[in-house]
Amino acid sequence: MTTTPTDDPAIPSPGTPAELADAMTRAIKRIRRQTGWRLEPYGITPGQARALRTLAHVPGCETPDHAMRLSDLADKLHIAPRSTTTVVDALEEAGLVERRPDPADRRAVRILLTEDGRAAVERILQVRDEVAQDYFGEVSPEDEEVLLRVLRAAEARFLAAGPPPRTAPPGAAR
Amino acid sequence: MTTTPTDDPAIPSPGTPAELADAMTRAIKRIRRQTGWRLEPYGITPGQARALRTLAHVPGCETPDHAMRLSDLADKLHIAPRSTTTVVDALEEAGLVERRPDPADRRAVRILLTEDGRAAVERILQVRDEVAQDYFGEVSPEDEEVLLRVLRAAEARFLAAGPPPRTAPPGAAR
DNA sequence: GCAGATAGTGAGCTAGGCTCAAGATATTTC
DNA sequence: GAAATATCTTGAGCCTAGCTCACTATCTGC
Repeated sequence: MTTTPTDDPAIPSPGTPAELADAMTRAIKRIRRQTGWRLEPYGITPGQARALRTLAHVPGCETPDHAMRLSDLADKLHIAPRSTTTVVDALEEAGLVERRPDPADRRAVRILLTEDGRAAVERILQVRDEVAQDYFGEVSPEDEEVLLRVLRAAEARFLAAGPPPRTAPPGAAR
Repeated sequence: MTTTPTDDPAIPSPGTPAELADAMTRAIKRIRRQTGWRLEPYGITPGQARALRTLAHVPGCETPDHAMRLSDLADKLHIAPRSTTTVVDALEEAGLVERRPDPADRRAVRILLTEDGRAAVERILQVRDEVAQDYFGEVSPEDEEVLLRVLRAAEARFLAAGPPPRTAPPGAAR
């Protein structure tokens, strides 16, 4: 964790979509690093922050009837159920979350946010806002709107393109 | 690696810098995943791709006088020198890179790209371009210019802010 | 009421990071 | 010019965050 603030394996190809992707990658990398650092004092790891945000995202997340199941969380986090067990173990250990039997399915377990868990989510969101503000705060509202519009459109197009094409024929493509 | 193309732990706060950061995070996540998948058939891991790009970035990267030292690479990659050794081991094993003694300092080692290594870099850049094109290809040149301008400005401001403030007083900030 | 699917977890693995210490070489200092 | 100190790489060993496979408990369809 001793890093100089310089980094960029940027390759010259200005003005292309690729440069756009590179620039965004650098921005996000810095933002994530900052966020991680600022959450460290609270003992919240990035993985835990992701999980907590995801849990908090569901409406009745304090009631055993509406809170997420472990497997739902796994889906949302894009990690295997078994890995989710470990994440939840840590959160439970830290008292941020509580396992409760699903009233309707005794195999399943619901992950409820505790009081402390909700407080943690607050901090997480606050840190996220602070860091984003630090990074993008000076961006004019008009520019911001352009960015959001473009990102949303790209995302929508990408999702509409259906399941991602996993591989390309090794015989070069152009 | 069996993922549905849905994901977003997005929390409602539309139009704020935070949402911008979230949207970018999602975009970059997708782009990285895609890139990883498309490089898999060539046996190139994301970490190796980063290292190769970084190595290729330096002008005389085929000559023992100008190619990077291992420790330079470590700095650029933001990883410990010891970890870099491992990365270079793998690249050398794959024949993409060659260790050579530094002519001027016999403690040091220079990392030269081999012929195959340069070819790999070509593929990496091509895949990067393809993926970025897939994702941002439909973006109008004007919009693209705005994005690049904003990202560059934000980055510059951020870097100018000096060494990143590692911690915040746990007594809340607002 | 039983056959087969599904939810969570124990056991054990891997990739990609880390630190610490050692060996070889450079550099500085007297 | 010899000694002390600093720097470069790497061996040994550890940690985290993922993974799969197998198992138990439960649910569902027939």
